[in-house]
This record gives sequence, C-alpha cells and structure tokens, in this order.
Amino acid sequence: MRVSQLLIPTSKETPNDATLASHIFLIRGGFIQGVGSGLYNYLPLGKRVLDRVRTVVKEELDRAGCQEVSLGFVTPSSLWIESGRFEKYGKELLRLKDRKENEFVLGPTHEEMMVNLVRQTVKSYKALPINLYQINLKFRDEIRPRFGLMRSREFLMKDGYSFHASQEDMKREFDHMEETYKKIFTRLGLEFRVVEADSGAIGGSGSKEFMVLADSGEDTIVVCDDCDYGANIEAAVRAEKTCDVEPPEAIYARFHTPQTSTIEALSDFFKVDPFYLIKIVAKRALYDGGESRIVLFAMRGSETLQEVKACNAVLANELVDLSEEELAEAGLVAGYMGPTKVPEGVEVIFDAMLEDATNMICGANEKDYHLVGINLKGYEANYKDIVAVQEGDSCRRCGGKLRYTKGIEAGHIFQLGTQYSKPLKAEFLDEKGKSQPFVMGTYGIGVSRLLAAIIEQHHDDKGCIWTKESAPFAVTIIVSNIKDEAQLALAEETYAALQEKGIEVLLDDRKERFGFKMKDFELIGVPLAVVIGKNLAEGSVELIERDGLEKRVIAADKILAEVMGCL
RNA sequence: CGGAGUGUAGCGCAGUCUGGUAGCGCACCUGGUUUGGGACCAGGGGGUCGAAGGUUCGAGUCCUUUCACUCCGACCA
Repeated sequence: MRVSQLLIPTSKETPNDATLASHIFLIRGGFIQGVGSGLYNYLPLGKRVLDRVRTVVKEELDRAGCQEVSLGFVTPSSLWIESGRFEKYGKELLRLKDRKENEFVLGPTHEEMMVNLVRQTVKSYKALPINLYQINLKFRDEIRPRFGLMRSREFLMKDGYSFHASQEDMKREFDHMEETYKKIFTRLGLEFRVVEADSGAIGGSGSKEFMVLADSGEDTIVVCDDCDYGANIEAAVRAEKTCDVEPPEAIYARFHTPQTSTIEALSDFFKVDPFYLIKIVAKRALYDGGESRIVLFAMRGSETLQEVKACNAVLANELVDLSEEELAEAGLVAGYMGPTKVPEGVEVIFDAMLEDATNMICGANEKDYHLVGINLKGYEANYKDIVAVQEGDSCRRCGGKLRYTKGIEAGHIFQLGTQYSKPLKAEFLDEKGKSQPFVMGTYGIGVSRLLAAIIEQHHDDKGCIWTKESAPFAVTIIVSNIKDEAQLALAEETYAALQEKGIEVLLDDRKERFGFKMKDFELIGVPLAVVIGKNLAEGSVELIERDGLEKRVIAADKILAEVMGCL
C-alpha cells in the first residue's frame, strides 16, 4: 500500500479526553475515530490490525476443533425472557422495538442465541461434543465508557460455546480452551496471567480470566510471589488471618460513645486494634421484579468489603448505596450500626472471619452507643466470605506473600453447566434414550480490547510498537526525498519485490519532509522501516526496528535479504 | 446514579463577565522555495456558535428549557 493513497489521518495533537497510551496513540495514529460515547470507527489501519488479531484468534480456535458461525446481532427479547436474564442483566442491555412494537435487545453476549441454535439442530449425544464460536459485534450500554477501545460500548468479541453430554467432558474442553487461549495470547506477543475469577452476570461455576498485565489495567488481581496462584480480587482467597495485638477483654456492656462514627475514631476511643471491631457496611440489594432489601455486611474493622463477593453472598443482581434517610427509615443509625438486634426486615451477612470471634466491639444500633464484649462463639448466623484479600496476606496454597497487580481482562472462560440449557429446555437424547440438558462451557475474548491491550504493553513515548502478529504492515519503506529519482526508483523496486514475496509492505511516497515521515513511522508502529535517503549516494540504506529504534546501515543491494531476515 | 465541567471550522481553543462585522493555531486547497527529524513565503476555502423558545432595534454573548459529550466518585455507615 502506498501511504500517499492510504487514509491515515495522523495527528500531532492529543485528543483532550484521552489519558491512556493506547487511546492516545490509536487516535493520533489514525487507527480509530471516535463517533460518540464508547463508539468508534475503524479506519484502514485500525481495521487491518483488528483483522490480524482476529485471524490469530480464528486460526487457533479452528485448530482446536471449534467451528465458526455468525449469529444475529439483534436478538428477540423473548429468548432473554426465557433464560431469565432480560431483567437480571440490567441497564447494560440495550433494548429496542421494531415498527410492530416487538421487543429486541442488542446482544451483549450470545448464550441464548447459541443455545437456541443448538437446541434446534442437535438432538443426539452422537453429535456431541460441539464447540461453536463467532467473532462479532457486541453492545453493552456501559455506565461510563472510557479509555478508548478498552471500555467501549460497541466492541468486537469472540464468544464461543461448547456443548457436552457430561460434566467431565465439559471440564476437558474447558482445560483445552485454557491451553488454546494461552497459545493465542502468546502468539500476539502479550505478557499475561491466567487467574481465578468471579463468574458475574454469565453465571456458572469455575471460571478463569486471562489478564494482560499492565499498570493501566482496570482489574486488580492478587498474585502470590512464591507460587503461581493468581486470582481476580473479586474471587481471591487467602490463608486464615490472625492479629498479634492482644484482644480487649471485657464483659458484655453498652457504652456511651459520642462522635465515634468511624472505625478509626472507635479504634482511638477504645484504644483497640480495628481487628477487634465489627464494621458494618449497609447496602440495598436489588433483585428481579424491582424488589430490594437492606443488608448489613459485618466484618472485622481491619477488613474492607469486596462488593462482588458481597453481592454473590446475597444472590442479588446489584448492590447500591443507601442514603442516611433510607437508613433512618429502616431504623438504623449511620456510624452506630451493629449486627445484633437489627430492625425487622434487615438482613445481616457475617464475614467468615467473624465465626467464633470473641471480645469484639460493635455498634448498638442506637445513636452514640456501642456494645463491648461481644462473643460470637457458636453464634448462629449467615457466614460468607465477603471481604477483599489485602496485600501482604498469606497465600492459601503455599503461605507466600500475596500482592496486588493490575490487569486488563482480555479473555474469560466459564464452566456453565446446565445454567442456560435447563431454562431454555435445550436437551438431547442420551445413550439410554433419555432427555438430558446440554452441559455447557462458554469462552470469550475481547478482540477489539486486545488492540488497546497490545498498545498498553507495547509502546514508548513516540507511539505504538505493534507485535509481529498484530502489526498492520510488516515493513514500511520511507523515501526521504521523493524528488530524488534514484531514491524513488530503488524504493519502487524494493516495494514491488517485497509485494512479490507476499509481504505486507507500506511505501511512504508522500511529498513530505524526512522528519514528518519518521514521526509517522514511530507513531504508527510498523515493526520495521527501510529508509532510503541521502546515503544511497554511497550505496547504502538504513534499516530501523521500531522496538528500540535501532538503526543499521546496510548495502542498498542487500535490502531484500536483510528485510526477509528480520521478519 | 451523585458531584464538577464543556459544547464556537475536521482537531485544539479564544471571544460570553460588559449584547453591535465570526477569530487564532494545526489540518486542508493554489503557487513558489525547501527535502535526514513534524519547514517557509504568499494567496485561499471552510461556521444553522449543540438544539428549541424568549428578552432586545440587534444575541455566540442575557433568560428559560432541552440534548450531547467529558472528567471525578460510586469500599469503611
């Protein structure tokens, strides 16, 4: 491709809303163009990268025995109502009506559609297992789209679904997909980590995320320094935690504690380590049909609530904050809430760490009063793991120190079981002629997000540095002075020769100055550049690798061999 | 959803307080010079000032309504 004919609107200026390297360089390099909140157009260069990434994904999946299909983007709501997700998925689901007032949704993920496809076509165990996938647009009406392609509303995703006659076979495929995903991310040149994860809105049990490691990642992951344990903070576990400080021995009593509505103040007031205080976080848990209830989450004062774990503990769709008015209406006092003697209609969940805890201090559910000498030994209650693992906690597997790191969720695989096949009545006949629901797995890769992830991991202050398998072109030929006939002639000759060899080559034949073209090369991030410039007079040209920007002077008649050697 | 802010040329912005000819930089077009690190000179094109309504002789500017976009937050009760 000749740059003079390529639609490639590069810019010196950083868009004012872009903060992440990937967002800045993808826009400045003319890969994408913003068209609305969380909506992007792909320009020729961006489309090429997208296609290359997509090709890697497709090749590995096809090699792993998966079959590509393409499902409708607009989905009848009836399927979503059948599965029960129409309400559960919440506001991220964009709903729309056609001219006849029929309701549809724009697919944010396609379990329903794929189950529907398979239930109509697969009737026998003999046709199993089967693994179908598509690489298609998705739409999620995010609360707050940001960071360019990282969190957009419309995005390209590979979503795969496998169907099995047994749990064991599904697990086998799950492991197989984990290996396949590792190959995909490795081929794309990404540094990543496979971690245990929460299953979120998709549901099911046993899920793993593929995290591309980057400081700008939106997810916090907990990793062990000594073993390969890794988990999303939403699902991380740790070894039991104790406290070295002596517990405050006291007999049960009600204590006047004015102006101590925070854990910190309470800790100061009683001169007690927060470990021995009970912290309450009150939330409103939302359920289907607009129902909701107030839940108090009780944990040690040294801990912090992990909202996803908390949400799972009460099987809610979502947890939202409460205003002081709402608390007052429910008979609760902010800053003085306790897990005992709660008003009617308020649910309490205890963190598992509180089981059999003694010598605790908690709120009295009464303004300006706390209770001391609380003893939970043998106390009957609902104990669940609802707190976040903290840095420095011990690894449950090996006892090593856990620490936080940041990751970009680029892939997620789930063991679904019969979560969707049951409500959607997707069944097959087994060897005994008995009807059984399909056992399913589901596997996703954020293809458009991968472009952002690659740049987050591979860039410098000048621009993008695409990896070998993701680059829009393999090499670019820069003609320093387009009016120099010798330079242009050699460039044209080289361009034709590389094309002949089937190499994706770019020829920068624009009537621009040298510096301008170099800046563009650095911004766009093609892995290799051949600079044909003034030292052609001495019979040599330059080879520049984008990663590191190292220059090498080579003989002009050796270009082809040298370039081929670098690819 | 809570808080803050912004909408003026393709992009980045000034002008709004104090109403009176629509501006600047980049980009773009024409001509010329220039060609190893985002050149220079000269000329030029491009605007329903987010939208609707109002006040006024006159509104980018004042008033009302509305839409869009962006940023911060949504764990310690």
